Amino acid sequence: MNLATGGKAVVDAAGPLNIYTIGPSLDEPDDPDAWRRLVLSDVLARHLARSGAQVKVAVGLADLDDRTLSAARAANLSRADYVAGVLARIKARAQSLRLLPETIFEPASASVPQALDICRKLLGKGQAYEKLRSVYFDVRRDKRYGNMHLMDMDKLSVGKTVDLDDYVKDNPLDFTLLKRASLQDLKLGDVIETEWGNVRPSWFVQIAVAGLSALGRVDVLVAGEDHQFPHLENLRVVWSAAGVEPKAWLADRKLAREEGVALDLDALIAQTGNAGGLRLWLLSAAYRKPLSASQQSLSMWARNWHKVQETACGLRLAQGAGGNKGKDIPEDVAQAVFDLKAGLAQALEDDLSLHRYWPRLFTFVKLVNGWLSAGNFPGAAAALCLRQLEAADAVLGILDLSQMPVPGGSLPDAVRALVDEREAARKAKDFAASDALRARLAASGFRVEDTAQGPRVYALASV
RNA sequence: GGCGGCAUAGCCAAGUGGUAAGGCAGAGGUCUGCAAAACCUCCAUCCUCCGGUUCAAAUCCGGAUGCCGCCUCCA
Repeated sequence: MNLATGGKAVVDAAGPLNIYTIGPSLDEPDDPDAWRRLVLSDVLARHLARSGAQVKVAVGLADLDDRTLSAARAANLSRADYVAGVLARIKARAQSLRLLPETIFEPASASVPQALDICRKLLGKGQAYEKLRSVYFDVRRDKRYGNMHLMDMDKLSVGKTVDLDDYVKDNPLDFTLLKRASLQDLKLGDVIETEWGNVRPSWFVQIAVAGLSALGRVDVLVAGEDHQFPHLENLRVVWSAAGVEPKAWLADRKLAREEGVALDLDALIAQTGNAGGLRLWLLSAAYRKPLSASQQSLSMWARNWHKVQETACGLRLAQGAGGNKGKDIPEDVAQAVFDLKAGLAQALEDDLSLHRYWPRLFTFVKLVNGWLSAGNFPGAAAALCLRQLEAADAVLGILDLSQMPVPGGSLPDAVRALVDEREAARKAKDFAASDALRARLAASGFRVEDTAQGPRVYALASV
């Protein structure tokens, strides 16, 4: 696993492990860059949990910052009402994107007293100072500040583009802990009364404290490219005051946007087909490289998703169907299953490099499709392949298990009768009748596809 | 202007010294009532450009060009 401090971090999966991700800004809850990050940390959490760790995952949401306030005001809502709405929306989205249900979404407003405590502590230690009713962190009081290899502090040209006279900070690198409230904040009641006056906690304090409040301790932080500096340094410093030192810091890259491609999440889901397709696409490239959001790239991953899903469907039917005499697994099947399993483990363990797993998956899919279409695939072998695919999916969460074909034996009698009738019509080359029966099946909520191994029946997604 | 990152086929993308994975698109074939798939074959003498190191470089070094991020709001 890569560490933002330059090297690799080895995370011990033996004990409890807390993963914290910086969530979307509340004025832009559908930000696809944020969701790429959330899906990545979800996969990390699933993987570590399967490796035996006791994993807790939380997503930090800054709901007291200027962006949230101005979004609420633009929507003509109180801050609390606006936040409640957005939070509900984010949670619904998380569910539809199959984030682990135990993922905690932690708004900063839930832990204001802790935020103030940390500020008092920093002031008490002399690491922070008050000026004109705002509280700032003094970066010169932290020897390690700037050591994260994110930015060479000596080369930072401080004040190059800033008129230093506009700052009340002692040093331009110092960052705000508590910001004095504006008159408008005061009027709308979006302030916190403290010994320093009416203030609001800064983004850094909000995110830092939300993490502590949700998890108690942060072991792995998943951030975005544009959080790298100074956000990560600032979080580190605040956490350090609370005695918390994350072991690993990850930062993923943003989407590579293309002219004319809509990047709101719903449009992306439509283009990648469904939630599983979106997850697959979000995970398709190395997280430390930009993810191409071009039309071609999206449709490519939609097709790739479909291919994997189809293979899972084929296996589902083949595992029960005929040819299951003998428990012998052909050697090439055992090898393919082993390769798939090893490929995933290797990819996950080496810096979550799933981009190196996809070729293995496609190889597996192609092999399986070959066996499947040859028609003499032993049921036990199909079952083994399917089990491995499902094991992989427990980490990846890309397959749509609700869209699996229904084995003939499990269909309602009436539906099965229609399917049989349609097969008879097809045999008799009465295609008009066959198409009519397909329409009747659709009306009963089923979709039929013909394959060399007989008709494949799916339950249509319930609307 | 400063700092950092990236540059591989029409597109996406692996590959950090030993002679270019994989996918999408495309071409041809098999299968096919329709629909949807699937299977087989082909598709980069070359990795942005220029110079250097080496027996050997897409991979290392120097330079050029282009793109992205940060250094400015949020903070």
